[in-house]
Amino acid sequence: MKTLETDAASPQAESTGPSNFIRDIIIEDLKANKHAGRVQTRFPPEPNGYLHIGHAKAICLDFGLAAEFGGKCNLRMDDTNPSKEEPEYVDSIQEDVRWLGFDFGDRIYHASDYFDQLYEWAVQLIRDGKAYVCDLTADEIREYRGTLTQAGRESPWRNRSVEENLDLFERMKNGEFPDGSRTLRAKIDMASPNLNMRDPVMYRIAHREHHRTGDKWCIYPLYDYAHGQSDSIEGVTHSMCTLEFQDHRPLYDWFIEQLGIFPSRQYEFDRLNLTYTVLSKRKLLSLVQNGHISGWDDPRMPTLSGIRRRGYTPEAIRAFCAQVGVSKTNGITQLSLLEHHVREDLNKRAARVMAVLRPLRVVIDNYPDDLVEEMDAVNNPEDESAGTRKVPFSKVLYIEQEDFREDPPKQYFRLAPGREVRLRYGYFITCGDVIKDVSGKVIELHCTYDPETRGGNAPDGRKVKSTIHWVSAAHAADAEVRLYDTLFARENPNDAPEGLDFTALLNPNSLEVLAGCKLEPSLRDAPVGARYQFERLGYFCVDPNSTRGRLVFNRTVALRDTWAKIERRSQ
RNA sequence: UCCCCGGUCGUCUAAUGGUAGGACAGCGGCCUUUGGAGCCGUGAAUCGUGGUUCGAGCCCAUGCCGGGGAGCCA
Repeated sequence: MKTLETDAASPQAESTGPSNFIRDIIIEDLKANKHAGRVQTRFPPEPNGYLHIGHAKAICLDFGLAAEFGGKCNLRMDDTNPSKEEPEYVDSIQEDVRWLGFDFGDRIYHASDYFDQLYEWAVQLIRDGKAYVCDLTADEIREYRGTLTQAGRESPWRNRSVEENLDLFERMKNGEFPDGSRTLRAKIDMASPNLNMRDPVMYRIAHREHHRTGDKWCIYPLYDYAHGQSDSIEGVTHSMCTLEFQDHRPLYDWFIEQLGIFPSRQYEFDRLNLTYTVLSKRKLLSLVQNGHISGWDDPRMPTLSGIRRRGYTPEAIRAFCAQVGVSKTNGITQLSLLEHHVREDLNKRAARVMAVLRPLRVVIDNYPDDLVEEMDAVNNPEDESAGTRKVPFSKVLYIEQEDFREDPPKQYFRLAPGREVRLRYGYFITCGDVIKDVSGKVIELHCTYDPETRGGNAPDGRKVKSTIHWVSAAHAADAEVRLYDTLFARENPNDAPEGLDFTALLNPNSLEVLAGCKLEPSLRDAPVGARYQFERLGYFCVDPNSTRGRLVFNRTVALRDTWAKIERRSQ
């Protein structure tokens, strides 16, 4: 048996980042032997959209804390509102949670599994005089609720007899009344400073098919009436949710107390915010519906399916979530922190390859016309076990357009007329003639190579200041490469100026598609999803749309680029 | 205006009455067959004002600032 101390000191498998107030609460509860030392959590998304990186934080918290203390975490679909929920979302949620690396076993539940129990409990509350059927319209309810500064008034239907309430509620269930005509309300306190306690609605009438219960029900419980009881049914000990539910906690507790059921407790933490993106299902849905992006899995989206397609790894996302921590402050985490974790993970694992995104033809004049040499290249300098591979070298090559400057600025170390550089794993070459088209654009370079420098070492010990990547023209695989920039042009797109829709802040240059990119031939059979480092450029992965005849790569994240920084500064 | 919750380097986050620390970002350097990675170094914070205390980021009071709250959404 594990002791508290070892649990706290050695959280399993991977770093869980800094401690947080919720973990502290659990440790205290365990010390007090609450729930006989049991920890049960749950992750409860509403299946009305795709999960995003903000959900990843909640998932890591819910599943992470349970695992850390030997407990279990359930996946629960919070499907109490059939007008917004769809099976497509239920499926994607399960896929995304598993992909992130968390195991809910067969513990996938639904709030709709509890509709019968919830109904019985509602009847019990009516019998106890703690709930009543109200005939007020939605507008009237709002009016009777009062305001932030003024107490509300009691509904004229508040004091119906138990018998009448029982009869009416059953007839609501039986479909005798039209949508919106009546509600079931909890009888609490219309003068409470907490608006949630002013006789909140428990059930509404909605003649609407539910994706799981079909047409069995025409009344559906609201979140506040369903959530705490669902937690309680599942024996959830620690129910984590985001800060905006703080004001709901007294109601969460009220229902549990009135019903005398298992006392789940709710704890609220801060939602994740990320710069240059939005993390609200409503806004993400609008981007999808209005065609601003290609879908929920567009690689620019902060959805788990989007960043998965982009090439982010579950490990990187988990490490990121661990580091952003859990608190109660509303902040905005910089995208650079996420990118840091992606690079850190991919640097260790991604095989290095050479790829030329914007090709410039180079002819090595003194290289034999028909010779092809197989050069040895290291697959991953961070991982010796990754081994080496052969890369073909020949007379005509492609290099990156930006690796040549006819008139190089100070500190630019790459190729220029008369200058010698090293071709990675190849030879030293020196630039001779520069060929241009009629518009003056450089279209071809003529160089000479030093046969003594095969593999990249000069026997005479002379140095070059730069090493550039290349691909043999005759052997290259063609590919389309998609480069991504931030989805939004503004750090915080939630701060749209008055009257301006958030979509006005979208980055018009968030996608750049490059055709005719030249890849080393080993990439010809790259499988969908495979991740690589294109040396000196960044991390790239094979898009699901890619086929052997038509390769498509996504740039996951660029490498840190010191030269770009120097250039930016000198402007 | 009423209720609730917050305020620590640029950003995120530790310190639970006893040396304000880490990460990212920045800056400087070393190294380099990736201007990558790595290594070394460096600047940078407790919202204000009172109080309690030998000692306050932490406790109390008050002010200021930020977030949330009036769905038959979650």
